[in-house]
Amino acid sequence: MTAASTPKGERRRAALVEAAAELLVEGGFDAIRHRAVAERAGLPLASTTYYFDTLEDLVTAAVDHSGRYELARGREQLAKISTEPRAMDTVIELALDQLLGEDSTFDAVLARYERLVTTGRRPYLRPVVRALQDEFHVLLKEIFARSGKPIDDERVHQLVALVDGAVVNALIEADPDPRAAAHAMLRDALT
Amino acid sequence: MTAASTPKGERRRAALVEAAAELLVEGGFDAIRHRAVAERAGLPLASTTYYFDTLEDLVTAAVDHSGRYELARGREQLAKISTEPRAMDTVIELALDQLLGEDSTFDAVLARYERLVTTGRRPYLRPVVRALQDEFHVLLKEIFARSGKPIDDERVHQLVALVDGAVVNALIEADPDPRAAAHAMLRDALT
Amino acid sequence: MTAASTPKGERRRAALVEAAAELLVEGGFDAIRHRAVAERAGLPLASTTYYFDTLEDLVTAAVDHSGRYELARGREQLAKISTEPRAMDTVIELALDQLLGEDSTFDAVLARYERLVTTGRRPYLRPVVRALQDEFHVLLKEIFARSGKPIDDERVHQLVALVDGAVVNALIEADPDPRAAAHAMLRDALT
Amino acid sequence: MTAASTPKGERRRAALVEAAAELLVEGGFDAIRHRAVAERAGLPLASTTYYFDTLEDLVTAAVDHSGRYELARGREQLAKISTEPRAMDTVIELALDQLLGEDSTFDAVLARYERLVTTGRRPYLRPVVRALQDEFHVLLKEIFARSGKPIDDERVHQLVALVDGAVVNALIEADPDPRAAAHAMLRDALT
DNA sequence: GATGAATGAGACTTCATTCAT
DNA sequence: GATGAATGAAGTCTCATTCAT
Repeated sequence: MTAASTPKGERRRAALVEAAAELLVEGGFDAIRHRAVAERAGLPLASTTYYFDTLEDLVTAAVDHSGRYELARGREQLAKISTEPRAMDTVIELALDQLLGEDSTFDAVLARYERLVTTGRRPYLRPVVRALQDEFHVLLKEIFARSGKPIDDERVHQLVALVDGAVVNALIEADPDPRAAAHAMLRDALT
Repeated sequence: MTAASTPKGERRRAALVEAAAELLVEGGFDAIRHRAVAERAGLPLASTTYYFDTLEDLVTAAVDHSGRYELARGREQLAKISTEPRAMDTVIELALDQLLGEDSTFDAVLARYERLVTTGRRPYLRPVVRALQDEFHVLLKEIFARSGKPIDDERVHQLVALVDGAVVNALIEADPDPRAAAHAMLRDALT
Repeated sequence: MTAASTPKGERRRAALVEAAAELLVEGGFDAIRHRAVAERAGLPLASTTYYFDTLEDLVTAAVDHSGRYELARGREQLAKISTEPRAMDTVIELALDQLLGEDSTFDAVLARYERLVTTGRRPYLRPVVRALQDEFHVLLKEIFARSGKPIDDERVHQLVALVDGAVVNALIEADPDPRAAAHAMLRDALT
Repeated sequence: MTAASTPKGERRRAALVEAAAELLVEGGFDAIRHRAVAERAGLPLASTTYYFDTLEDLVTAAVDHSGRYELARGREQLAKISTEPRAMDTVIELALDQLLGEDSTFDAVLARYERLVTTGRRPYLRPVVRALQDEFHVLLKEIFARSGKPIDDERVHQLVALVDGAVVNALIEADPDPRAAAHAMLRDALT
């Protein structure tokens, strides 16, 4: 039984991951440092290397954790809505809840796209991020299906691309509002 | 008279910027370090802070430089083509030459999108990146105009979003081919 | 005719000294740096080493300049007062105007004592600081003489020591008021 | 458990403080540099920041350490002397042993006064230096009491001021002998 | 199992001074 | 005479990782 498989070990490991995930959103990938994570988690510095062999392992866990958390929130939201025809603007909002998060904080949205782009430099993240992305697509498809506007996989990819493209371009605006940009883009495409 | 106003000073300054720009493409923003830039440029370490007050200044110059270089290459390419109707696949290739670069190396494409996303954490890059982005849009519009398929600004934004979205999603694939993904996405949208 | 002996040279040299003297009061000896002096004087960096071979030369000039300036102000004040018997408290105030400056800003007072103490580590300042100190003693003696309370050289030394001792001990208080401390000390000794 | 709570940690921490204190006496506050302290202590450079978060912390510890050491030596000396009437010159020597140190090396005396004056620019030293100063005053009072010449607190302050004033003025002499100057000053005041 | 202690490598930046023009 | 250009040396501090206990 390794450290991380004891109840206490699991708990501490989770605390570290959660701390790292918070730092990820707040400060980007560079903000995940051993010291910072340990302090945020209220655990000894050495526990970070004890539970995660390298910083990359910790980063990976943090990415996975935030993604899973976002997905869980997305599923909760999905569970709350009925199956019925909806006005397009409503569907779009539901879709963006899935793709950008219900609150769509700037930092949170940014973190989602940093996740994608940084994977280009950190191949070790690929499996995790790919898996997450697939699940988001499933959820998005489901939103449209439940709203009386079923779409096929190809269309899913297209709409995701539109949202992602709109968002990354919005990131550089003086007063960035990625969600609004994505909304406008989707409306144009869907009406 | 600033440090770089003499011919020699200009040359050294340019060498540093070029070195930084290379590192940017090869290793991302984190690769721009005083030491690394100086070594690559074959100049003393202190020259980096002599020509650029802070590392941010150097990063900004590097981003601007790579962007301007890409734009220049885009304009060259544009200058070489005639105005005549073209098949859609050809237009798409020309468009991607503009948006991703003629060669579309993985690193080079990646760097273009890191540029966008990192601006979310580095507001000081905003003015530079925004200006670049605007010019790319102009070039893209021109490509379509010269190919007998004129498009309005709204459509430009939409096509750019599609490309950008396709690319950032392609970045996480096992064997990433962002250009191919973008091509497919554009073809779907344009035919 | 050297640079510093031309009218323009004299002017620039003086500007540098004045700038250095200001920095001395504001930030102590460590604040006298080539860059800082040049910027404050609005002159090119290299002018600092052009007019002063080493930083020590510039520091010496700055110390001399501030001291001379303080003496000049002391003499002005002396010139304004009549010769007549005065109440002890009044005499003390006049004496402190001489020894600490009429305004007795904390920084200004501090600088006077940094000047003394730092000379222990910077022998090159000795001649300048000694000369200044002698003149202050003369002025102090004069104050007493003109107030109907003549004192001999030994007494001058004693009173100066009392003031200096009171001041350096006041420097470490939570809310330092060196002048008040010196006043109290002198009153005790003189009544 | 802080870095220095183990016996070995304590020892290394102490070695650094001692090294810093030595440098302080030899070269003044500017001589306390990470590199210099580490080398003198025979420890790696990074140990300085491991045991002391900032250089200010190390400086503070060095000041406290030298002061405490001086006090301890003063108390030792005090413990060695009997309670009996003494000639004034003897009392003065004992007093100066307390205020300037038994050996009264120029550097050591200088360091005591740099400590006072530099506190004006380094408020973070205030608590430490004030506490030290208070204890020196207590010791001084005790010396006089044990020599059959008891003095009150006010007189303590006055005598301290006289000594301090005499010393800082002696610091600028060509061939400085602060202790002799202080002795003369005290004798004048006490006889 | 868990962690305090430790450190080599390297980060950004400052600065006094030199020198060619 | 005057100064822009340049740089070696050094400064403070951070960090991922290792290891003995």
